[in-house]
Amino acid sequence: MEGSSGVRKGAWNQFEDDLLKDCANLYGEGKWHLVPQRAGLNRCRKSCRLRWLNYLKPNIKRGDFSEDEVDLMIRMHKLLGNRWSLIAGRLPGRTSNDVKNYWNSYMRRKVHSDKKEKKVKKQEAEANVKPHQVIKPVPRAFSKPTTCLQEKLVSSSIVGVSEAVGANAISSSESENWWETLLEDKEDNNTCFFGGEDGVVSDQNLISITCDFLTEAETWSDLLLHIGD
DNA sequence: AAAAGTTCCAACCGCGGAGTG
DNA sequence: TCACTCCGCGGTTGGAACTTT
Repeated sequence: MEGSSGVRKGAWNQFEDDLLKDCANLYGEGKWHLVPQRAGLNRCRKSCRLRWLNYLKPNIKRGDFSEDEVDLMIRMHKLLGNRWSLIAGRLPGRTSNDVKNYWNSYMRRKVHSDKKEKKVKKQEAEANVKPHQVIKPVPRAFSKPTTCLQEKLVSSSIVGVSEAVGANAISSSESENWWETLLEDKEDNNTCFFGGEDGVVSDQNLISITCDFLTEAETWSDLLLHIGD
């Protein structure tokens, strides 16, 4: 297991690990070009550094990623892209290699499951196709008339018509209006949309809002594009 | 039980940036 | 300014472990 330059390659054994640990304890981290000589290892400096950072370094967390860690990783990846070292920096005990490996297998799983899902949907769609099905356009109607419309409708005989059309439109369960949800948010959180309890937008709120937007945007540049729209 | 396929993870490789003479 | 060295990063690979057929 030796490369053309005479240095050992491949998997590390316990003896090599011990030598590297001793060296790191004695001289500290860094000066990697000196490490093979100091530790008495027949390995290149890069290999030593990698072994230390990804495996031997104290406080390295092993085992599965928690839900919180995965959630944070996804958010950070949306923000930063494949900046594994930066993402790992936000996940205590995790190395960039761990994060990268996890992400790659996570994405592979995701792509795989997406393909499966699409295939199933396609099959379902094909099974549901009926020959010569004619789809007629349906007139759209307000699920709930606006205040000004309501006034007009109440004072005229159009009410009956609107009810008839309404029955053909969105069901009552779907007719929840966005502003109603907005007010519910206010009640639930005891905060005003965009603002704090007093309705004033603090820096803290702004950061929180920005982060929420960024989870929807792919990258910072996407956010800028949205702003520009 | 065994072959084939898949997943996971440690390690390698090449590139670019920072520092230095 | 240029050339060189060192370091750190991200992409890729190899093979062990595990799962499926």
